[in-house]
Amino acid sequence: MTDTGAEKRPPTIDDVVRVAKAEPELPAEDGAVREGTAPPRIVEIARLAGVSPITVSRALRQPEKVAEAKRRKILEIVERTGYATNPHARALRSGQSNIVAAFVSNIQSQQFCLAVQGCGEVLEPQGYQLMIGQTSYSYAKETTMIQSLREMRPAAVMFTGVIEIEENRRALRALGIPIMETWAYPRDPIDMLVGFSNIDGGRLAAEHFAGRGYRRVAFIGRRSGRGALRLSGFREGAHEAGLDIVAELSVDGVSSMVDGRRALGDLLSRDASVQAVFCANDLLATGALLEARRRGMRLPDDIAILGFGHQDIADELPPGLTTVGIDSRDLGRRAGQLILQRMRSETPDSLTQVVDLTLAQRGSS
Amino acid sequence: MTDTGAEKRPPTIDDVVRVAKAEPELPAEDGAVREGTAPPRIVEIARLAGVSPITVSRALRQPEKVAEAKRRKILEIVERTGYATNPHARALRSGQSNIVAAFVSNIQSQQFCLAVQGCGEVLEPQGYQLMIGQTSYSYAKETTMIQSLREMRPAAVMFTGVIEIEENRRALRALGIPIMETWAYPRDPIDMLVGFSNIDGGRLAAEHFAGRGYRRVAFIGRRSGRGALRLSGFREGAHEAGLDIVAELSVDGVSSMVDGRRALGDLLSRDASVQAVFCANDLLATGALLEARRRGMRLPDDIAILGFGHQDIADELPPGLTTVGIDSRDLGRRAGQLILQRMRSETPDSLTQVVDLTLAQRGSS
DNA sequence: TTGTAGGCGTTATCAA
DNA sequence: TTGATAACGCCTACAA
Repeated sequence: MTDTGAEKRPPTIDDVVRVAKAEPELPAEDGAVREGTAPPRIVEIARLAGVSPITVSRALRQPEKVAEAKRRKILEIVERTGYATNPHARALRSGQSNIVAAFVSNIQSQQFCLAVQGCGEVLEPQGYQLMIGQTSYSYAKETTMIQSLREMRPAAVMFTGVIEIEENRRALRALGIPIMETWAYPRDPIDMLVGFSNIDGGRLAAEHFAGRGYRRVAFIGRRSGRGALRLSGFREGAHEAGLDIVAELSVDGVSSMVDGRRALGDLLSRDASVQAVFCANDLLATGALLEARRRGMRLPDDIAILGFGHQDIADELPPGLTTVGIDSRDLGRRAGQLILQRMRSETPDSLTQVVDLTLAQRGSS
Repeated sequence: MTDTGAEKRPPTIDDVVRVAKAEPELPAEDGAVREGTAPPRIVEIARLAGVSPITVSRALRQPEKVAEAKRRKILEIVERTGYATNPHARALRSGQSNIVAAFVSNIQSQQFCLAVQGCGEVLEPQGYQLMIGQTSYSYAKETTMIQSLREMRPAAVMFTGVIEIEENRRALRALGIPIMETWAYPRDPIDMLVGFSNIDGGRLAAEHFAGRGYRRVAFIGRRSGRGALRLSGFREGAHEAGLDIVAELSVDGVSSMVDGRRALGDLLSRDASVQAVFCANDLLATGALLEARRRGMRLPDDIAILGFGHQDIADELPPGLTTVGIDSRDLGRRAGQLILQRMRSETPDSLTQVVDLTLAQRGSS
């Protein structure tokens, strides 16, 4: 990649500290941005190789169409000069950008970040760049971002979620690019889907509670989106198993551990006889778990808590949080693979994949 | 924004569940991407408004240079048709893209995400898009990403960190665009800096321990980058206060709670007399705290733990983790503001800002 | 205040 | 297998 074999030893503590000893000095104020030398253009490469620009273009994009010797020479020069295609010119002429937009509901969520990472692992080696945006669980923000996609003209779009508002669904379809939805299992995805049934997740929670012998159960979570689906499944499962849902506590907006704490407090003050609580995400569950322990309750004897998401911390907090969830990174990788096929105009076997829900049994239930 | 006043009521649980009842059905396989109608071009807007394309361009970019009546008419048509400038054409012609690249060491880190969010809050309303990349604390990955910037040609670049490798620093300077470094306080930032002294942070930790009367102290953290600086300051502070550093445990690679657990175990088996531990980040500190509690130790009496980062969870885990840190979102906002000024070729008062380190005293020390 | 001419760098198309 | 030509959509420079 580089033109010299220059050493590139990572700095060790001694280097770092030697440089940084002077930390508190203010840096010189002349640090104006220096104009870089203009990067080489395709014509320059063509000139050096003694071919026409289009041949250089082909050598990079369809190497099999260029004679062996020329191709080698061209690639060597590209390497040496550090030539890189101007993506704007390329996108303008070919109508193909190498940007894939990924929208997460909340960038602070480990689950969503893992999925995006997984997707990036697949796409980036193929020359695509992920651009990450955050919808903050806000339908208004979602609408704004989708509108801004018209300007961005990405090669594909992925969401850690499904789009519920019909107007936004139409807008996305109109982009004419691959659209990936995830994290749920709607009957009519816009285009592609790697998802799972949140309803089944809720049902699994209820079945787990029933299997462990709890009868008086409760729900804490959002009343819209995926929270609503998990609640719905939980209701069904509870009904079938003869469980008694003593309370459904609504937490709206982006939830935090504090919400989980507060919700558990509310719940206990309403009905102290509750035996088991299903929290629609791990952040709420973690808060509830901490609150229960703060009150000196023993888990799972005094109260059982079940989360959703397989978040790292769930395993670390004593006595360990039982959670329902999926392998988010794997979901992201699969999504990336489908998107890739679609961008290459290959035909995936199926535009829809389902990932498995699993229950990780720990000490809290 | 939209051409109709169509209702856009967010779905409630009933809508959601009604749609999703059919979840387990496989979606129809015909979901091919439909070609969208081509978006309008500037010539189309110009035709509708009875002006030339350049006037439309000006009405959007330099409205004051277009006569009131024409401007209003043009903007009305733009609104109605949903016209959006093709960013590639614009970038190609003007040499200015609206993408700002932001690199975080680890996308899972709450601190870095907050900073990026803060930065986005400032830049996005001005029409810039943040593109997020992850360096994974790897110098090799950092080098690769910096090279890929040549192709991406963003309007500016921001890092949640400073660039230590001279070759990368040169490559960044050569881009000729605003570069923002953060999270440290080098004497010679590449261009702009919103930082703080990690050495001071380490010193603050030592001083805090001294003030609380602990004498036998230890360090857990990375030996490179910021970890090294925090250790360096911690050593200095400990030396000045007459503390005894009984151990310095190295955790390399991306750290996790499990590393913190293990490191505390190692530490205690080496020297059980240690009174206080400074962990170079909150993830390690959280792991150490949990491990201490798992072993039945009382905090801070049996052992005091101090973290770095002001991460949310630090406040939630009993007895509360004392941490040194900064306001990350604020750092991000300031960085965004400087970047914005620089992109507009305004002259900021200073290319360098320092944010304050604070110590949040909780129960763990 | 508005418009004309031309080019940013690349690749599609067609021809050789 | 290679090249000539033109065009992608917009904006800078200059002219009116």
